[in-house]
Amino acid sequence: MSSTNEQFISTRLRGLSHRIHRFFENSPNKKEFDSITGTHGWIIAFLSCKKDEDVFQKDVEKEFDITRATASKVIDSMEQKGLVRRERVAHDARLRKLVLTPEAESASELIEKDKIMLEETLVRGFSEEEKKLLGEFIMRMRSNLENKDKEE
Amino acid sequence: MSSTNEQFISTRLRGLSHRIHRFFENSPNKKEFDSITGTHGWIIAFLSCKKDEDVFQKDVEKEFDITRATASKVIDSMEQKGLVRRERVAHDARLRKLVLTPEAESASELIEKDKIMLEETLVRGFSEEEKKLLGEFIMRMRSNLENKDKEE
DNA sequence: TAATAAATGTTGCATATCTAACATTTAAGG
DNA sequence: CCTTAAATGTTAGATATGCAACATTTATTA
Repeated sequence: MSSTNEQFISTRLRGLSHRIHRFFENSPNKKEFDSITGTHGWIIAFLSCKKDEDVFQKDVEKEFDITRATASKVIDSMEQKGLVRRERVAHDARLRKLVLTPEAESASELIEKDKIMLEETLVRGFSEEEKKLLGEFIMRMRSNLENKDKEE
Repeated sequence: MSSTNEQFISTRLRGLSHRIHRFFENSPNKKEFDSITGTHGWIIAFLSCKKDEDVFQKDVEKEFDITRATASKVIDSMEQKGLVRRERVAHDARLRKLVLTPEAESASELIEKDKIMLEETLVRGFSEEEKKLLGEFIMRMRSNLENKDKEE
C-alpha cells in the first residue's frame, strides 16, 4: 500500500500537522497541567513571549492562522478555565487585550520547554541552511495560497 | 506585531495546514457537492486512485496520519451520506474494506481536479528540485517525530 | 493447545476548527 | 457631518480530531 512517495505535498503537510499536534498534546510537562490543552499551550507561550506588548485576539488569529471564530472560542475556553483575561483598552472599543493570569504565567515556563523540545525534535538533523530553506519554503507556500484566495 | 520571522517551524506548519484545509474546503468543484466535506473529498480521491486494490480503514489512517478513532468516525459519516460502503473480506474478520458508491465515484473526477489545483497553487514557483527537497524535508520531520514517539 | 500479545475497529466524551450571519466600533469619502 | 466600508469580535451549527477504554479477531509463544 505504501503510497507515500506519490503523495501530494498538501496531503503530507496535513499529516505532519496532525502528528505535530499529537506530539505536543502529549508533551510531558504540559501533561502536568490537566486543563491546559495543546492549543491553550501554544497561546500561553505566545502571550508569554509578548509580555511587553499589547496582544489582541486578531494577533492570535494571525500567529496561528486560524479564523476569527476559532480564536474567539478558544479564548473563551481559556478564560473559563482561568488562564487568560480579556481587557478593554481605551483607544479602541473593538479590541480585547489578552492578559495571562498568574496560573498561566506560572505554567508558561514548562510549556515553553515542551515547545522547544518539539521544535528540536522536529528539525533534528537539519543543518542551519536547511532550516532556513525550509522556513522559506513554508512562507512561499503560505503566500501562494493567500494570493490565490484573494484572486477570486 | 509581525512575529512571523521568529516563529517556530512547528507553528508555521500548523498554520499552513489550516490554510490548506480552508483552501480545499472552498474549492469550486467540491462546492458543487453539498454533502462532501473536505476530508470526505480527500478520502474519495484516495479510494478512487486505489480502485484496483483493497483499501481498509487502516490504510486511510496511514495515508492521512489520523488516529484510528478519527478514521472510524469520518468513514461513519461518509457511509451515512452514501459515499462509501464497508465490506467484510473473507480472509480476516477484523478488516473493513472500503468501496466508493456510484455517487462518490461520479464526483471523484471533479474532486481530483480540485486536489490538483490545490497542489499546483501550493508549490507554484517551485522548481522540480525544490519540490523534491521539500518532500524530503517533510518526510524527515515526520520520521523525527515518529522516532521520538516510540522512544518513550 | 492455551495463554498472551498484537492488530483492527468502535464508542463516549472533549476540544478545535470552519462557514455564515450578526453586532459593534472605527475609518474613509462624499 | 453622514453614509458607507472596513476592522474586530461573537454566536450558532456543523465537521474533524484526539484520547481512553473497550470488543473482536488474528498471530505468537510457551
